[in-house]
Amino acid sequence: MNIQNVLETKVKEAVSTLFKAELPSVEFQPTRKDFEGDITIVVFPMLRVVKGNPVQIGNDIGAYLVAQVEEIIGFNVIKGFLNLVISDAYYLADFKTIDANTTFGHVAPDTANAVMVEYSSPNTNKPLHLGHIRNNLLGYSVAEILKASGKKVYKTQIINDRGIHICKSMLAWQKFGKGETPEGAGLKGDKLVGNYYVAFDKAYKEEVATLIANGTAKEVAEKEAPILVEAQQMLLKWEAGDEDVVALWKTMNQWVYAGFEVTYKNLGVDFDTLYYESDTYLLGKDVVAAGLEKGVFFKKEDGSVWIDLTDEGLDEKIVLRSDGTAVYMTQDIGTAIQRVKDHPDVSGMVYTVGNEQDYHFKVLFLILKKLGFSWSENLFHLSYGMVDLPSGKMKSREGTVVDADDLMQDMTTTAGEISQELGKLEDYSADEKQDLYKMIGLGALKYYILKVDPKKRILFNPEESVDFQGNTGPFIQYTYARIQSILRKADELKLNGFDGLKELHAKEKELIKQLQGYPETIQLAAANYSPALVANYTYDLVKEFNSFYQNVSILGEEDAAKKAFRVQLSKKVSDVIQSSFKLLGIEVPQRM
RNA sequence: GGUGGCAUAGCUCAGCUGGAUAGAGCACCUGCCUUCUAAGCAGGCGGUCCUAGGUUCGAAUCCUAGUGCCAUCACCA
Repeated sequence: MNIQNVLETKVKEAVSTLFKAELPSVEFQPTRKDFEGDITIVVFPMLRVVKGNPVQIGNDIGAYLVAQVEEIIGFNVIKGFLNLVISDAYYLADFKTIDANTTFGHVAPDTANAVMVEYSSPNTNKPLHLGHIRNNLLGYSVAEILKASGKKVYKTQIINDRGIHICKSMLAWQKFGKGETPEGAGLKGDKLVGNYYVAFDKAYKEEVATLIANGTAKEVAEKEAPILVEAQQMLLKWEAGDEDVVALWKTMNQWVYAGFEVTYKNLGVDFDTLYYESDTYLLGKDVVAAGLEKGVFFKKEDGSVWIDLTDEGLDEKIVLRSDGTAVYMTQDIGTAIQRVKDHPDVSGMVYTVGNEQDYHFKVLFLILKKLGFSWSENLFHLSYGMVDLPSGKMKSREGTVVDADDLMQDMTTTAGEISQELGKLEDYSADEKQDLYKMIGLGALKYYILKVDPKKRILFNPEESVDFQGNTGPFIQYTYARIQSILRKADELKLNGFDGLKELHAKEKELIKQLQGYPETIQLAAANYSPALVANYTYDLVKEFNSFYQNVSILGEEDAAKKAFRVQLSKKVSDVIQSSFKLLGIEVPQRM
């Protein structure tokens, strides 16, 4: 029983009885802290159907509600705002309901309709960096939030394991590598391969410079540099299935996968199903052929195939080259269809890809819609802003990237330094400490990134370390740890229940109100694909708890029922912290 | 140039379908550890919500125009 639903009915009833008017809807908002009351009804919108003085109308409705609704025990009207005071009994009863619900906030999954969430999808020619971290955290968290909101979810990624960029790393390794291996070099496989990608670029630039110095035009030099031509030939060999090239490709990709595996594990993300571009890059051509017959696409004189999207305010877009080879769009069409074939219960997909590809996905979704797939109605591009450095964009080839592994390590180290300064964990073993530092460091990093609206660009300054105080992951983890400390002590006290409790402290009431908002927050976050809403909700909850904690004695309370209630309230708060942080992929510690 | 996104305190960000005096954190300044963990709490300072119009009883929020930053508009990925 939701009090707001009851009130909505009763307010409409009041307006009907008192003013003989039909109210289409009632506008609620939480009462501001400066005024007395718990829920506020805005009177202004009613003036459309009820003529009169808003204050008088508010007073009449308030009196009606107090008389008719047991939970309403008082009211006041300020300007056009009707502030209702709700009884402690209601909040206590509602807390009991919430407390008894072990999956509070979560909705059981609708197994008939699944949604596939794609994220990460890296190229296999270089290590993951901070940009990938944002992508991974967002995709993972949105997947978890969708699950909690009642969706069946498949997490997936498409590994971009083929193409010219991969051949560049391979060729550079062949030329300069002298048989170097990750084991031999003591390097993570992705790092090693990334080094050769950089080496290729260096050699390429040198060749271009030499050509230009010898009188070749810049455009020509950039196209004809021997090492680039060689890489292109290697790609052709790969496509033709050349044994040596394919063997090298497999070897180097394995190195990269092993490296990624470590990074993903440290980041705490996972996938249910994987796609490889090398398997899917030929998909889509037959769909284009079929779409051509249906008239969705048209063919130009040179044989290339296009779609005309000018009616939608977009341009014409190519889907097949004149030589019959696929472009990225073709692959994406084919891959989407393949995914539904592989997972017939999928009725929607989420693509976690940076906002530089907004146009691409707009077109892709339109094409799939025009091709008539039912699930094309439920495609969403989880578009996010770039992570930039004070110096500008991160560029792998120029080495101006913040490496994912390094960053996680730095965060862990910083967490360790702060923790040691505070010196609260002297009895922890070295391993326990290390696990905790990692938990806190990653908590700081993940929260820092996820609390920001995905649409917004993030400016990351490596010089200024991510905060550990205020609106941060560690602050929330700390609150959780504090509650665990109380619960450990409370265990020994053998507390009884709090059935006899009649009254609430103002801070307790605020906490219950905050808890009540959790289910709605999950739904809202799912509808908006926004972990930031979960992060901000958790912060508000924790802030409220800390105020309670520092103003009200819990274990020191004499009244047994009050004490038991406060312990239980604290426990539920910590449960929700743990639950919401899980949606963000952040762990919570027993102590810190 | 066309299209899309963003613009709120010195800095980093909240602000739900339009509602009361626009909120947090960091930084700066005051208090609070013989009491459940001070990574905390209580308080202070700090705002032309990019600009100009419009809609409305009411606009940071919606509409229009403009400014700034970013992205995108390839038989590239």
